[in-house]
Amino acid sequence: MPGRNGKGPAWWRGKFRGCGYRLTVPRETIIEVLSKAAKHLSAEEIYLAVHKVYPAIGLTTIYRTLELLVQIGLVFKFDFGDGRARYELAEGPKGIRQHYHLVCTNCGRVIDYTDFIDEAKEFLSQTMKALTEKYNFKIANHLIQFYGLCEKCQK
Amino acid sequence: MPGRNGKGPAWWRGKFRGCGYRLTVPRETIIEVLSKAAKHLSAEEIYLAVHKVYPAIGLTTIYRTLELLVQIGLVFKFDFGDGRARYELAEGPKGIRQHYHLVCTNCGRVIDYTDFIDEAKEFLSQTMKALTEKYNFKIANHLIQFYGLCEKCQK
DNA sequence: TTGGGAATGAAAACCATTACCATTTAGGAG
DNA sequence: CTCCTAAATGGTAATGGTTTTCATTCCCAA
Ligand SMILES: [Mn+2]
Ligand SMILES: [Mn+2]
Ligand SMILES: [Zn+2]
Ligand SMILES: [Zn+2]
Repeated sequence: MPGRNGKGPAWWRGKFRGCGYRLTVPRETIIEVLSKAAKHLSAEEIYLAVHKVYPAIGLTTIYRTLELLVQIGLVFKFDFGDGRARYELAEGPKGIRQHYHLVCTNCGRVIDYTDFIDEAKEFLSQTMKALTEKYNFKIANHLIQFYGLCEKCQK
Repeated sequence: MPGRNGKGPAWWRGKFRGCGYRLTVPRETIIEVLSKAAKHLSAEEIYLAVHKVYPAIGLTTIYRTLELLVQIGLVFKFDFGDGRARYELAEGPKGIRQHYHLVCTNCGRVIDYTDFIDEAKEFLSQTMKALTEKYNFKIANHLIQFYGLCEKCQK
């Protein structure tokens, strides 16, 4: 666990402190968990993971911290339709990993895909520019998701 | 109110009956309300609107019917981040009105836009084709939303 | 080291949605 | 038209993810 004692990577600390927020063990641990997560954790899953290394953690802090991280832009919050929010680090030590999601409406599986990002960027920049002008709407973020049946669920 | 007594437009009945579902007053009224809705109603808003003309309605029926309508594809269900689902008729008597949404993250306002649909279609058909091939994922639906600040909230 | 506002955590509250179940109803068979 | 039965309904209770409350703890600038 980098950080606490040494200085560790701390790639996110700059942004964090820059916003005037305090560095705390819970926050650090939550980000730690998110950065190691395979995928799309729910608040409770994050709670359980953090709890293993920091048993004093409270579920409330998980929610509060996630909200904060989403605010800052360090974390994305998704709704894949299973009744609970899912969270994912927006960027890692290696920078932003731009991707979108395929959601299976039958089994709930979520596939990340990074293909065709160029096409998306092209489409998005065009559209966003036009929308901004026409509606005077300041776009900060966007969401693209495809729903359907995964390989297994088609049979 | 078309339907019940006369035959009215009943543009949706075909699809409805075709699926083996019964025609009932609650269902009819709910669709009626949706078709007249200015925009993006929540379950409770639909309940209140239906209640005015059909006081015997139960909230449970609202939810069940909406689920059904979403299933059939007559209604779209959205999550604009305000903690409750929002519903919108997928097609009206005049056919499908393809559009996307701009969501203000400050005041919650949702703007429908129908512009640049051609660009979206172009991008989508390309992307969907490629994704289908690569991941063998059968895409049935998609979601595109832009988040940011509306005109009023930028100041 | 210290003061004070920020952050935390346990428990209770919130609230949109769902489950249950007794009652009603649509609509096809006769 | 009348019956019959599975489908549909609606009131109520339950669920469960998320928020609120508030007393306690902690970060960190001075
Ligand atoms: Mn992802
Ligand atoms: Mn709309
Ligand atoms: Zn699947
Ligand atoms: Zn706004």
